[in-house]
Amino acid sequence: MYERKTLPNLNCGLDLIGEVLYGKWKIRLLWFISQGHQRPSELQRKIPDATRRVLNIQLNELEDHELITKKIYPVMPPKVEYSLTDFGKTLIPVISALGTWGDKNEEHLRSVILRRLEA
Amino acid sequence: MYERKTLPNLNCGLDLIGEVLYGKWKIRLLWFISQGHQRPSELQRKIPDATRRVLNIQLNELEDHELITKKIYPVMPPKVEYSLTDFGKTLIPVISALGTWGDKNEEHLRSVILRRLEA
DNA sequence: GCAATAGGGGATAAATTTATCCCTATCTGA
DNA sequence: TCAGATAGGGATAAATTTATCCCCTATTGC
Repeated sequence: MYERKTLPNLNCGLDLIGEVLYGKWKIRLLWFISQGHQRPSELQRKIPDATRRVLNIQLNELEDHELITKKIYPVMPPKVEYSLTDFGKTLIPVISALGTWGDKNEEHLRSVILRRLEA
Repeated sequence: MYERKTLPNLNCGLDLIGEVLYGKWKIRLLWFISQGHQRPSELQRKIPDATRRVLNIQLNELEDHELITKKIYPVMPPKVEYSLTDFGKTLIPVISALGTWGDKNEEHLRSVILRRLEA
């Protein structure tokens, strides 16, 4: 595994939340889990642009940060279900606010983002 | 400048907001600007862990994404002031929600983050 | 003249994050 | 028996982001 060479900043609330939410797919993972998509293969289908590998890594981090828990059913073929912890649940309204803002401003955002990419 | 080799996902609101907020210091920049710290050197003092270079780059991105505007006063020594656009202002409550959640859960967050770092 | 302040950016190195590729295991259905 | 579903991870490459270093403008104060 990759080992950090520099310590993260943990000064304020923004640093702290950043530390657990940074990661390309983490917010979406939390969101889809909150929507009832609990199994890894379901999440993978919901987020087809991510590779399975990265989803696993980010799920592990979310688990380490106690935002989700993992239940492994000892059956074959394997069955695993992720759920939000109570702590993780408190984050959903915040994520929802992010998504709502993005949706509300979709057109404008799309245009400024694309303009910058093409420039 | 670095040129992207892959296109970002712009499917949903979460993708869109992510595209304009990702960047180690962007949220803090928006926050401090909203608090009245408008000049580059002030922002640098508020965020001493970032190098001046990165702050400039991220400020430019925020400007391209129309979240902030830049006023250059033609005086010497130079004077520059950043302000939130009306669009940028709509983001402040969302950022505030992030910070509040982080502050409220500070102890728990600090402990799980540090635990993972040391493991 | 030199240092400090103010603001900015090119070139490059280092750090970090994502993606790719490949391998493990077992069961079901064609 | 081979394909596909299910879940997971090591090793490594590629992409991306941050950091470092150095250079520029011009003014004020020592």
